[in-house]
Amino acid sequence: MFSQSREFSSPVHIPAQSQKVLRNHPDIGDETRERVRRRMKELNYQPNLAARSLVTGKTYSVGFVVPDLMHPFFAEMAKGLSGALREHSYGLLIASSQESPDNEVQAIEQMLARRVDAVLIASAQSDTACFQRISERNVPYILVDRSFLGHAANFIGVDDEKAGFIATRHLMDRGCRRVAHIRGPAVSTAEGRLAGYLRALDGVDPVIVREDKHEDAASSRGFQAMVKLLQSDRRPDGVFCFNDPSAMGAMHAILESGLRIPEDIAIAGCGNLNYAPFLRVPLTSIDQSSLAMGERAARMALAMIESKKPSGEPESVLLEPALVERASTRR
Amino acid sequence: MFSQSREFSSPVHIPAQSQKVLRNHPDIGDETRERVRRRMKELNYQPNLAARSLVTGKTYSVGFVVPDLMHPFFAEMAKGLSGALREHSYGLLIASSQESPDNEVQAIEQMLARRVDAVLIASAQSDTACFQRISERNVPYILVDRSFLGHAANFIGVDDEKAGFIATRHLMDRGCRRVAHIRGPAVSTAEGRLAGYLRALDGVDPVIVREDKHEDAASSRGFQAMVKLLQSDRRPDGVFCFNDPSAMGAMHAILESGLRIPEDIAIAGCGNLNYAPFLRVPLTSIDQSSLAMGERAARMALAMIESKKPSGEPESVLLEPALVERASTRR
DNA sequence: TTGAAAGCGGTACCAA
DNA sequence: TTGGTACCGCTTTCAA
Repeated sequence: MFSQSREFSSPVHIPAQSQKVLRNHPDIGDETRERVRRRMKELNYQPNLAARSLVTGKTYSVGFVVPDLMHPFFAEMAKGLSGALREHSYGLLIASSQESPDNEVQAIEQMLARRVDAVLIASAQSDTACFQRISERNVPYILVDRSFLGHAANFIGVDDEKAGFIATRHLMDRGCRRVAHIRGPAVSTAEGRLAGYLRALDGVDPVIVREDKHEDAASSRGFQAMVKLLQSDRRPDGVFCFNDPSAMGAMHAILESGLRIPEDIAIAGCGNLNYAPFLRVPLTSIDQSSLAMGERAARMALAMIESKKPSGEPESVLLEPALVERASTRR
Repeated sequence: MFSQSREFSSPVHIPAQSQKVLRNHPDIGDETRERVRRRMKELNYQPNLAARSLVTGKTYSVGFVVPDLMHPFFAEMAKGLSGALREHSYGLLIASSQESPDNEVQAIEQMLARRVDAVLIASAQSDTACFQRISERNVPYILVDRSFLGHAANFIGVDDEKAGFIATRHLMDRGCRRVAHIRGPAVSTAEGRLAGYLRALDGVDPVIVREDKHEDAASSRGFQAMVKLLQSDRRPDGVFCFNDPSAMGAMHAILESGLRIPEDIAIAGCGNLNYAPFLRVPLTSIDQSSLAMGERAARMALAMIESKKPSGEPESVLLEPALVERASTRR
């Protein structure tokens, strides 16, 4: 029994007997159980998870490393994760790496030192070396959103190729004869959307622009890329932008030049920001169901933790992208 | 010395001597230090933080409970926190309560069970009972963004009264003769902005609308509130909305009714969403410097953890709101 | 069904 | 400067 004489926060000796009650162990008499329960309330007792971790080897927490928490996609995923994990009494450790590979490595190391039961990573790395370190430590990890060619790992994300295809095809269906693409940085999502764009073009001459002054926000990069497109001799009449912020920048450039959206140039983005309907021209975009991805990722992580399988076949989950049409392509 | 024969991940016996090296204890010979360092690298050794926590009583982590991670304000704060904490090798546990007081209490309990060294809370509670439980456990906590009247606690937030004052006064300076206010739910931020609005009015008849169908998003609540305002006999020519999403909804209602912004009705929001410049009419808003708030909150939390002061005078930090003028009030 | 005892991986203290 | 030892609070095992 807890010793009444001590302060709650100071060392309280709790015999094994009482501990069984905490964990609903079957070998306990009803009367004893009740007595212990009451005492727990009285003392406001809460088991020390660190001590439990030490012996079980589990921390009941998962880590989530993102390039930028401000990005609504990651924020929403985190929200989904948080909800799903809370239901299972798992904790969520988050680190925002600011798109810096160094910060990311440091964050991952910290997660490992904290012995999280699993790590989810939307990576800003250019190579896969640091994932090696995770698997060496036998910690299950899941790549999220961004994958790496030739690196077999558990992955959960959106079918970016399909997203690019759908968006581009949509522009063509709306009568665009010359669809350009403002592409993103060298990560798998941008590559996938580019590939989908090319497939949808089906042989027609592609027009691809890239603005990689990395210091700028995506929106201003989209702006600059669009300015280039407007200056070219054969102006496009439709543009698929690799994400919504770049689409916002592009729209800004178009409207500023006196052209109309979608009459002169139609625009489609990707990501379906929740503010997309309120933009200067409501933006057609590809929805990535980030909340669902968060929940899905949580389920996958929990399954990996439970199953304890050391390194079975890496699982890959691709969610279906869905087009949401708005005024920017409605013509 | 670490015993070479064992697997890294399996129990490795580490004598006290070697541990001193890890913690840069002074009582160590150079040669020994070097030898141990090398061996650490070889074994890829990482101290078990759970074990350390058990004896030190510290977890080197802080918890952050927010009503909604998707809200850019909280996302950005979290980002600021994450960066500042990473520099000090502290971990960040995040829980998104979805504005549900029950979820929030559960999240706080979990944080306490995990023995975080401090808790930051942007609370969705209507009363302060659950904070009581935190201080009973002697865990320092900081209220963030939202405070509670009559509840003395460490607090860090924006001077909401001033924000409301500045925004309203700005509308009046731009020639609005009848400034209305679309107010938010019964939390301190909304109350403060309302108070500032009233002070700026300086006796002029206030027009206050509220739409509290809680199930809807803030933007659609703003829309509904604006519809009411448009139907009234004396239509306002300026509206201060308690946050940016509600301002977006209000703008939508105005434009849909065929009126112009800002010529017929000027709009000011609060929060300065990073997408504010790209809205249908770029939105004048009050900036809350959420990133700085995150960093500031991290500093405050670390200071409280270090200082170990049990319950000195609660500290209250109020950041200055700053108006960012855009087209929605430029006339 | 109950309670005692060992040990998880660290830290802190003390004697050599 | 070094290494041995007693815990931290919990889980697990085993004998009563």
